[in-house]
This record gives sequence, C-alpha cells and structure tokens, in this order.
Amino acid sequence: MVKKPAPDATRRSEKSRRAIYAAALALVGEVGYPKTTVEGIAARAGVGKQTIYRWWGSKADVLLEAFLDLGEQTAREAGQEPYAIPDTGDLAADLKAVLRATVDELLDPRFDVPARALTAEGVVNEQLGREFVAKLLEPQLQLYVDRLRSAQDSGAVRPGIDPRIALELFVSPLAQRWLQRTAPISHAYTDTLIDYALHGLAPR
Amino acid sequence: MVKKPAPDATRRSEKSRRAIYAAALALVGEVGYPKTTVEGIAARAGVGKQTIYRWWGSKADVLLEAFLDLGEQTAREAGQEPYAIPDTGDLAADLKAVLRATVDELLDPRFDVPARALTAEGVVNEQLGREFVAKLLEPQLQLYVDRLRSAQDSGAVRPGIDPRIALELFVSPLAQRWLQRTAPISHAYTDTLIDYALHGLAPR
Amino acid sequence: MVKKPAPDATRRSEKSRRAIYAAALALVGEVGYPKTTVEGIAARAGVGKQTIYRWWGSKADVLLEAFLDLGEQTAREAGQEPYAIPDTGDLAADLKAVLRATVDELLDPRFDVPARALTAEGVVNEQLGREFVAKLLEPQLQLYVDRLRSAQDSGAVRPGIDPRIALELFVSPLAQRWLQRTAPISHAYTDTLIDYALHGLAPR
Amino acid sequence: MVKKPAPDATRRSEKSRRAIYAAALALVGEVGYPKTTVEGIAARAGVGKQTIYRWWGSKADVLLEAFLDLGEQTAREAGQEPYAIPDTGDLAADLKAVLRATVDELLDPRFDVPARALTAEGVVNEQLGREFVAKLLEPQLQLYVDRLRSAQDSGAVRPGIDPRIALELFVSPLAQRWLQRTAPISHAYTDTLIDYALHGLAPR
DNA sequence: TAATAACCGAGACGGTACGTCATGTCTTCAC
DNA sequence: GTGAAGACATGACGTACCGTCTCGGTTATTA
Repeated sequence: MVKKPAPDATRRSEKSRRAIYAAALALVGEVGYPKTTVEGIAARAGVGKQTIYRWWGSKADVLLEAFLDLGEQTAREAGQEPYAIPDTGDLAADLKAVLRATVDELLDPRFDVPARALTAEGVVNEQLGREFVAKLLEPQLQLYVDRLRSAQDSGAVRPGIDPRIALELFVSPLAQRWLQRTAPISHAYTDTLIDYALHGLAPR
Repeated sequence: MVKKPAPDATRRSEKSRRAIYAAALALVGEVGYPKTTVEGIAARAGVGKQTIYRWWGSKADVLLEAFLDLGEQTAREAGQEPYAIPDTGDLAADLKAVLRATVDELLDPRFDVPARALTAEGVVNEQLGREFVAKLLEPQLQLYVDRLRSAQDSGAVRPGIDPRIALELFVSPLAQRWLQRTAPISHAYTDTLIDYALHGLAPR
Repeated sequence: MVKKPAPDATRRSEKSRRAIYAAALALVGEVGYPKTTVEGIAARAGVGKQTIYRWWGSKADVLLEAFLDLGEQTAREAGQEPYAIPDTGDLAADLKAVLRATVDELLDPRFDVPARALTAEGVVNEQLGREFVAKLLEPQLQLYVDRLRSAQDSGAVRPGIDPRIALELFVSPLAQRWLQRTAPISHAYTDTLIDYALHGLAPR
Repeated sequence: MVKKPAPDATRRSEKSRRAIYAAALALVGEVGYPKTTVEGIAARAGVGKQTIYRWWGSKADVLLEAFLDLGEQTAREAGQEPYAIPDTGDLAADLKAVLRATVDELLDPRFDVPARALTAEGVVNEQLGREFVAKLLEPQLQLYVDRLRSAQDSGAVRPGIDPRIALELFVSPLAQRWLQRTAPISHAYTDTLIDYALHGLAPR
C-alpha cells in the first residue's frame, strides 16, 4: 500500500515508468541514496516531477519498485528456475552453494547499493520496511523453508525443528555482516555457518 | 574520526552538550529520525546551530554520541557490572537469560527508536556505521566471545568452533527480526535460537 | 486577433461557451483574477481544458469575451437604447446624469471585479489592452464625443474645443479614482467634475 | 504594511537588498512583469530565495520598494528641489512645463515598464494599490494641490475650487492615456489639457 | 584588574530540494 | 472532429533545512 490512490493507470506512460526506474537505480549507484533526489530522478529520466509524485509517494517508493522490477528483469533474463534452492539430497552442499551465490551477489555493487539503501530506509520507515520484506525478503526465505522441510522428510534435519527459525541460523549472520559490516563475508565464512548450524556448537 | 578538529575543548559548555544530547534523543523519539533536524535540536536545546556544528559533523554524529552517553548513563545507574554475561556453568541458561534481557531492551521504545535510526544510518553511511559497530556493537559481541571461550574451556562448546562466528548463530537472527521486522521477537523465540544453535539442526 | 485560427466554429458547442463565460465571471468574482485559473474555469464549467485552449488564447481572452458578452446580455435585458447619452438641451445635466449612473455601476461588485481585472491585465498586456479599449472603452467614449459635438452645435461648448480631449476632463478623473483608489467616488464628486470642466478653474 | 513582521532588520544585508532592487528592475524591464519571477530575481541578484521572502511578501512588494528606491536615488542625484512645481506667477506655463516633463518620463521605458506593472498590480491588489498611491502618487499630487492653492491666493484660480479635484482635470487624462493607451500622449496634448481645464469647455 | 580571547545564543545568508500548482500540449474515448 | 477527461513536460511557487557566516554578550584565562 505505497501508491497514491487515484489516477487512471491505463493511461500511464510505460516509457516514463521505465525511464524513472533506470534513472533511480543509476543515481543511487552513482551518488548514493541520500544524494539521490526526486528532482534528480525526474531530470535524469526526462520526466516532470509531478509524474513521479503522481504514481509514487517518495523516492523510497520509487526505488523499491525499481529494485523489484530489476529483480524480475534479471530473473527473466537468467531464465528457467530463477529462485529455487537445489535439492541434490546433500543438504549441507546445497545450502553452501546457495549462500556462496548470495555472497557474490552481496558483493556486487549493482546490487549492494540499492539493496542497502532500501534496507536502511525500511529499518526506519516501517511501512516501506514491511513492503520490502513482504515482496522481496520473505519470498526468498520461503525457499529455505521448503528446502529444510524436504530435508526433514529425508531425515537430514531433526523433525521438531521449525524451519522458519532454523534458516535464520545461517541467513541472518550473513545479512548482519553485510548490512552492519561487523566482519567481512566470504565463501569460507558461509560454509562455516552451515557447518555450525547443522551440527551445533555443543559437543555431541 | 567524527569530530571536527579545531576548537578548545576545555572551554566547552557542559550544559550545552547535555542539553543537545537530551534534545536529540527526545526529538528522535518524538518525530523520528528523518524529521529530526539540526535546527530542531538546536532550538529545543536552546543552543545556537553553530554550537552543534562546532563539535559534531552531522545529526548522525550527535545522535551517536547522545546514544553512547545514554548507554553509559544507564549503565552507571544500573550499577556494578553493566555489561557482562553471567557464567553459572550452565551455558544455555546463561545465554537465554542474556538474550531475554536483550529482547526486553529491543522492545523498549526509548531504546528502539534511536538505535534503529543509528543502525539505519550506519547501513548507508559507512563511516558512521563503522563507528557505531566499533563503539557499541563490537564491545557487546566481545562479551559473547568471552563467554563462549569459557564454555570451550569447560567443554560445553566444541574446541574447534570460532566463537566470533558462533555467537552470530543466535545474535544475528534476533537482530534481523528486530531491524527488518521479518517476524516478532519473544523470549520463547530466543530460547529456541539457543537450543538450535547449541545442538544443531541435524539429528545426532 | 485574440482567437487561435483553426477550428471549425460551426460545430462549436454553444452550451460549453456559455458555461465557460459563466464560470469565468463567477470565479473572478469569488476568488479574484489572479487566483482564477484556466483549470478552475474548465472544472467549474464541466469542460475539458482543451475546449478552452481551442477557442481562446488565455484566461484574459476568456474573461474579456465573457465580459463583453455580459455587457451585451445586460444591455439586451435593459432594453431599448442601451448606450446613449441623453440630449435634453441641458449639457451639464445630461453629463451629470450619465456620470452618476457610471458611478453606480463602478460601485457594483458584479461589474467592478471583472472590469478591474481586465483593465489591469490590459495595462500590462498591450494586445489585450488595445482590444479592451477598442471593443469596450472607445465605443462608450464615442458617445461623449457625439454629445459634445451636439453641444457645440447648440453653442453650449466652445467651437474650437476637441471633444475627444474634452471628455477626458471629467471621464478620466472618475476612471482614475476608481482604478487607483486615489479618493472615493460619489455623485457629488462627478457633479463637481462637470462644473469644473465646463466653466474652468480660472476666474472669468 | 507590506513587510512580514519578524526578522532583525539591523542585521540585514544592505548588499543583498541593493542587488535585489537592481535585479528586480532589470528583469521587469527585460522580460516584463508577468515573466519576472521571485526565483529569477533571486538568481540574478545572487541571493537565496528565502532572503527575498524574509523581507518581502511577493514580487509586487519587491518591485514597489525597488521602484520607490529608484525614485529616491534619481531624486538625490538630480539634486536640489527634486519634486516641486515651479511658481513663476504664470500658472498655465508652470503646469504645462511640469506636464511636459511628465510626458517625457512616461515615454521613458526605464520608468514606463515598472510603473505600469505596479499600477496594474495595484488595480487588482488593493493593499498594494493603496501603498502605491500613498507612497508614490499622492505625494506628487500634493504638489499640484500646493501650486493651485498658491494660484488661488494670487487670484489665478477661482476661490471656491477644490484643488484636490481640480488637479485631476489635467492629471487624470494624461494618466489614463498612458495606462490604457486610449490615445497618444504629447506635449501638445498636455498643453491643450491645461488650457481646457483652466478656461473650461463652455463659452464665456 | 583589565584585556583579550573563545565559546555561546541568535539568526541572516546563499543554497538545494521539497511537494504543490498551473501552464499549454497531447492522447484517448464517447458521441 | 468536437468535447470531456486527464497524463504529460515544464517551471514557479513558497517552505524547510542545510552548513557558513557574523553579531553582540558572557566567561575565564592571561598580561
């Protein structure tokens, strides 16, 4: 529920919308989120400011949609099974592979800058934060839930475990290191996380 | 390196400094971080704007120091050993107790709003982020490192485990739920985190 | 030369035209000329903006035509000889009567507000000013010219006098007091003007 | 009563004030009043918009003061007796001389454009109109009142005449021709006005 | 014990961006 | 092909803050 209510969406200019997405992502990448302004986006997109305010409520809204759109775009190009966790039967290997790919993505500035900006905005702006989580984060976490459920069926994870919590043992540490820069992230690091999470800290 | 270099700190007005801290925290609590302005802080503190710019570089700097000061203040009032993790010999119980206290703190708006604001700013502003982590976050995480080392000595944690990574298994999930509101936080939740982290997801 | 050139006037909607006149006059009366907008007129008249821009060049043009139309309307209702100066043989009395009627009109807000707005626009916008003078002002002044010529024939005005200049001795003062509010206007005032103009300031 | 109430006038920047006056007059002269904008004035004066809004309420206010200031400036440069009507004993000659000078001024674009703009604004904006009249127009008219009083003392004007009305017989016609462009203005024209006004239209 | 620095409050300043409003053009659809 | 509707690029509005600056007025050493 981020959009303003009224205007006639059927008459909306597709060209302007795409130009605005492109301008917003470009500017955030080039000058950073705080220095990205609605005026700047409008000027770069060759669009009137009002066209932005007609369809979005703030630069955060614009960027959120632009980022969502970028994700869909990328997914469509990447092709077949965009978002899914492999299920080779080896849970540890599957999770390590996915987390390694995630590390690579987090280190790519094309992704890092807007994602960081949106996350920061969402931390402080509850409405946007909830939208960000619902549209972007939760669908991805759900993939882990599914994979962990499958692992429970095959006996690789204990039956009593709540997968929604379990996934956080390895996903959240990576997220926090990325967001707060508490420590560097690497493939070795995420491999370790998976090992610790699966086998626990206590001796067995 | 947040402060400006020049002025003579010995002549600094303690009264103004305290008034600025109080105004900054009050405003962030009342109107939120984005609507908190340097002008607003100055007006509320009954202080000239220059007095703020003389000693700090931005509202983020002011708030960071105000928050740090608040922490020390609170600690001093709370008394003896402000930040330390108990070591009763029962690792699980000790960690659960500390995390429960952390949950309570995160749910207290007096702490939540400024902490959230600073974290958000730090996500996007690397300099401030590093300062925030170094001064606030890392010292706290170090306490977990110490407790886990002690647990390794007593055999409650496997010797090969890296405590700096291990603590993230339960600390980061809580942090992420709090920051991104991916799911509610509670004592039951953090208890579960400790159990999962200590004993792992895989059957033994 | 105020209208745009092109469209087919035979297919023009009479209803829209009248609605636009009414809306324009109503808005100027209610909110004043500067706050009267083309969008406002269109909305109030239940008409698309383009319908205004198709037939007029600006809000000043619309108002000018609306005012002209109002004049014709009023004249038609008032009946027979709308604009003519009586010729009873007593020049002073005839002129005083007409000026008194003019004073009454100038004090009527239904006339005052749009006339004032158009005059102001004409002061600054030469094209509109000339149109305003040619279509509205000059025809009325011509009536005075005629009456003064008749007075010259009957010996009530000196033969060498230029009537086009002469009429200004009493018409312009009234106009200036009205427009610039340099002093109040009244029947007594216009009577005095006629006396001064006819007999001069110098002793005889 | 055009200025906003609050700010501390003693700290006002004289340089900015002068730059704003100059920019306002220059812009009105170059692009006309309607295309003169507050933003344009600020940009041309090298001044923040707020500095204009701090001290004036609108572009009309700015222009009014700029014009007043221009008048004083000019008067000061012109020297000794800036605004006074000569009193040679020959009333007709004195008035003709002053009106001829006025004609020359009205035909000078440096004076014409801003004066016209202010007058137009004053026609429609009562507050500004009254200020314009009180500060600019009325003081000048008062000079005629004085001269006519002196003429009454010397017997050149009938004793019963009200000078405040009498002056309008020749001043207002000139004003109307200038403002409304009802007819051209010239020295011959104003000479005629004086003759008609002094000796009347009626035969003697 | 004065002088002389500095910090202090206040707030004006040149700017940037805000979010809104109106302009005049253009396109779509109904009649 | 006129007309209602309204999206569009444009650009000014008047406001809010930014960070810098200058102005007296207290302090609080230093000569």
